[in-house]
Amino acid sequence: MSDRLEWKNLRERRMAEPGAAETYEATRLAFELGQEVRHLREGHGWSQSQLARAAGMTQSAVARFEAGGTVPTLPVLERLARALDRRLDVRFAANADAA
Amino acid sequence: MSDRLEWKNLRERRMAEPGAAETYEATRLAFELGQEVRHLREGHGWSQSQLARAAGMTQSAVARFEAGGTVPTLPVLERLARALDRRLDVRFAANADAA
DNA sequence: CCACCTCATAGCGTCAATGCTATGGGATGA
DNA sequence: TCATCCCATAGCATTGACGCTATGAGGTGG
Repeated sequence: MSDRLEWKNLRERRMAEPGAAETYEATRLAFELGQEVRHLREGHGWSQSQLARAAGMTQSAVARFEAGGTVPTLPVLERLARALDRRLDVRFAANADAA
Repeated sequence: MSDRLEWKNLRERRMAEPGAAETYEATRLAFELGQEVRHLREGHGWSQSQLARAAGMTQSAVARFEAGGTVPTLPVLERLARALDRRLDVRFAANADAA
């Protein structure tokens, strides 16, 4: 169980890469979005397959995304938002000290 | 001037494609983000080259993005946000009737 | 024990975004 | 007129996200 190419490992490796604060942030953002979608999906009482169908993708794609296996693209986020009856909101917020 | 592969044409073509409401939305979102970045950049009094350097990319990439030539990825948005001293904010907002 | 559902992953082909270099045109100033 | 700066595009290679199929492990119910 050393170098299995699991998504989680991929993610952790990516976040551990040096000098790439943006990549780190993007990966973290992807992870958080994945969790949010999972919560929303469970809130609807849907299985990954059902959400997949509603969003025009496959169950494996949903699983990959929820696990934070890849950094999603805007079109995908848009489709998921629609399927979950949400509105995708992307913007450059003022940097109030920020974390 | 019929089939030149300009970004603007690409974008319009993409937005005109049938049956792809999500793609349409994503393309529109990309366009709006591009404009926002342009405003922020001008607010800083920076040239595309300066912003490019600050965000770790090239002037051509900035121009392409500002023109809405492509649907940007989260890592790129993240880098631009940092360079412009902003915080990238992505989330699934409640669909209050929405447009 | 078997059938079935849910979720996690692997593997692979395709496509599009990104990164880069190089132009070209429009201003502007020496 | 020439040197410069800014922005728009082209063209090309690389890379990573996505889509799909298939499999495997864990539950659950008959």
